[in-house]
Amino acid sequence: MARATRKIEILHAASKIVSERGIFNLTLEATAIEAGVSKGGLLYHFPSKEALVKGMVDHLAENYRVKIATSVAESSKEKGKWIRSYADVTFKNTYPNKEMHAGLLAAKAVNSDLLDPIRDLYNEWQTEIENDGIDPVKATIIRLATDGIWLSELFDIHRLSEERKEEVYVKLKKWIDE
Amino acid sequence: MARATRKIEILHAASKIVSERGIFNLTLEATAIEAGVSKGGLLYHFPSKEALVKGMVDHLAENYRVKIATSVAESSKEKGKWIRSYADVTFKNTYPNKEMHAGLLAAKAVNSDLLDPIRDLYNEWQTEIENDGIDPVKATIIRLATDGIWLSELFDIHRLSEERKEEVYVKLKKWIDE
DNA sequence: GAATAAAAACCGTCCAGGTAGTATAGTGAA
DNA sequence: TTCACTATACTACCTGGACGGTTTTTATTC
Repeated sequence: MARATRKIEILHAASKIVSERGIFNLTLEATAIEAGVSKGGLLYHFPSKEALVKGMVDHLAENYRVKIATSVAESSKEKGKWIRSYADVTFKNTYPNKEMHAGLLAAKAVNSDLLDPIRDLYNEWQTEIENDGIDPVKATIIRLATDGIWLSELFDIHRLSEERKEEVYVKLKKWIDE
Repeated sequence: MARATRKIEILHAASKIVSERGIFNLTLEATAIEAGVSKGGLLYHFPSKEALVKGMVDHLAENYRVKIATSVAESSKEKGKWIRSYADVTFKNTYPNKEMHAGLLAAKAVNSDLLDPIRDLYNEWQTEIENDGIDPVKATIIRLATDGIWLSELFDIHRLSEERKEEVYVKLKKWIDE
């Protein structure tokens, strides 16, 4: 193998294009150029545009899953491990979010079914969150609030100031422990 | 004027296409057919695709603004009018949400600047919500949770059951009054 | 360790099909 | 006469994907 990372470089390139130039500019040729590969080379790894977008979603779903799982595993608390990890990862990590945004938008545009891995992920988490020792309704509200941050970043809408975001984070965490 | 509603019919048609068939199927011709208008007729009202999408966003922003404003005006409470209205409208109305989804996705795809009317709207609301007599951090969390519902509906991801959604709604409302 | 074979990882061009936007001629209603 | 369209034709452009090469890696044998 030339580089085990070639496929992943292509996925990053695709995400970058979606983030910076929008979905309509996610063409095979543009992706190939951004990734520094020929169009034929790209098609070798991803035989269609849909396959490319599927690759994006699958990759980021897996990434996110590992991220949360690691955080849960490292937690020393007994109750609310999952919701705490979910909030931590989403509030504190900027990296996977941007790729997540691009992947979500691309999948929604190309073929909604491609979102299935994300759906599975969220369903799993919801189950864990609801059975983690704290009031499920409270836990759900915290999850929703965390998702709200997401929405605002996804569309660059009513972005909170860093201070307010931090205050929200602190209050949510405190609420988990109550 | 033949019908004052022609332009709006076209906007509904465009939203419908985005919702049902995705952004890539929002072509001028498809929109014309869906609206029962000729392509020339469509271009008479919206001289370009971007103008069409701008029309979608402007229209729904205005709609949403009126909806919230009406709810606020009807409120008999003294404190937390805005956050209460925001939660009510978003939780209880399915109509404007779907159009909102389509508009957001279309604008994000075509040209992010088209989202500006929505940004303005959200900034206004955030200001109102933070100065409505209740703890601004609490109010922000409630707004974020409400937006979280949105995100889940937008991508059809981890949709809550109606019961859980209702429980969340009830708990949030109770929290406002605390 | 050199030679060789085969598989993997690419490259670059071509084309059919689709799309935004233009143009133009015409129609019915107010 | 103007407004609010209809209907059709046309163009210039772009894109996905097919296809037929070519180079680089890896595995195998001598």
